[in-house]
Amino acid sequence: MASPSFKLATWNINSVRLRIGLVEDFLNNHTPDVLCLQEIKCQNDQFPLKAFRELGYEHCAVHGQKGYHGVATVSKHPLREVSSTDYVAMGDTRHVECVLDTNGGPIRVHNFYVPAGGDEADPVKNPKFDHKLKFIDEMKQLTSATANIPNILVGDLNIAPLENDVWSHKQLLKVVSHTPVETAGLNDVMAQGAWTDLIRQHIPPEEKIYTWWSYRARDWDAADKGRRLDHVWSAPELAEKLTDLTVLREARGWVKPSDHVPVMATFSL
DNA sequence: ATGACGGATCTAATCCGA
Repeated sequence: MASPSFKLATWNINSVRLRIGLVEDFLNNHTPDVLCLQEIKCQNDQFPLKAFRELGYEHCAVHGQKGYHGVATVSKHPLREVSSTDYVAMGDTRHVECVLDTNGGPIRVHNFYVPAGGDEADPVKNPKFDHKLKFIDEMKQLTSATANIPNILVGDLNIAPLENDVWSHKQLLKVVSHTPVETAGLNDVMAQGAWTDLIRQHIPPEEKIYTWWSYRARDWDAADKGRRLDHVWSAPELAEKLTDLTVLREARGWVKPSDHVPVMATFSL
């Protein structure tokens, strides 16, 4: 009997209401089992449930708020144990988790939107950077296996940890998202929780790979000054079962795009 | 020039993203 296939996608959509058409096209063309969205920028009752239901994504864990932030996990399969953790007790909406019962057994999926951290990389002068560092610190408690269920952690972590996760390591060392205190913090989260970085398992660290390009560039594709801010991590036993991983760069060139592109991971369970 | 764009908000200019 063939092993069941499981496909997960993550995408910072930068307003799910504005870009629901792009989301529908994406789901029709790539048919993941689960899609984790960040920056939905709407309240729970404004989330376009109907559009997802009509495409077969009948199970939605939505944790939104007015105007900013917000995460949602939509699935073809039932979701249970849905909960959110209020990291750094800010009362904002940056995490939602759930357990999916796949044909290959249960998987817990954490969906994160880590704070961007503002402009200045100094926690004393810049409260947003302080918030980001505290958020990362609290993530160190999270382990990749809970209650014998393997975990997946995805989302916009707003940190590009490796040299080839940014267009210029030297020029970005003092820029929030690639400073040593952030990259070391993220590496600690990964090491302490026994997480495997699936993008870098699939694409060697010698190769540049980005998931975000600024809106401000005149020509994002030609300049190609991107960063790898979006991540897919898993427990080691799931990492062994990864069969494919795609960073959908072309999505940055769609009409009225998000500044982030989807990342997809496929497993043979 | 990294790079001045683009989203939401009590529609106008302000906050936020990274």
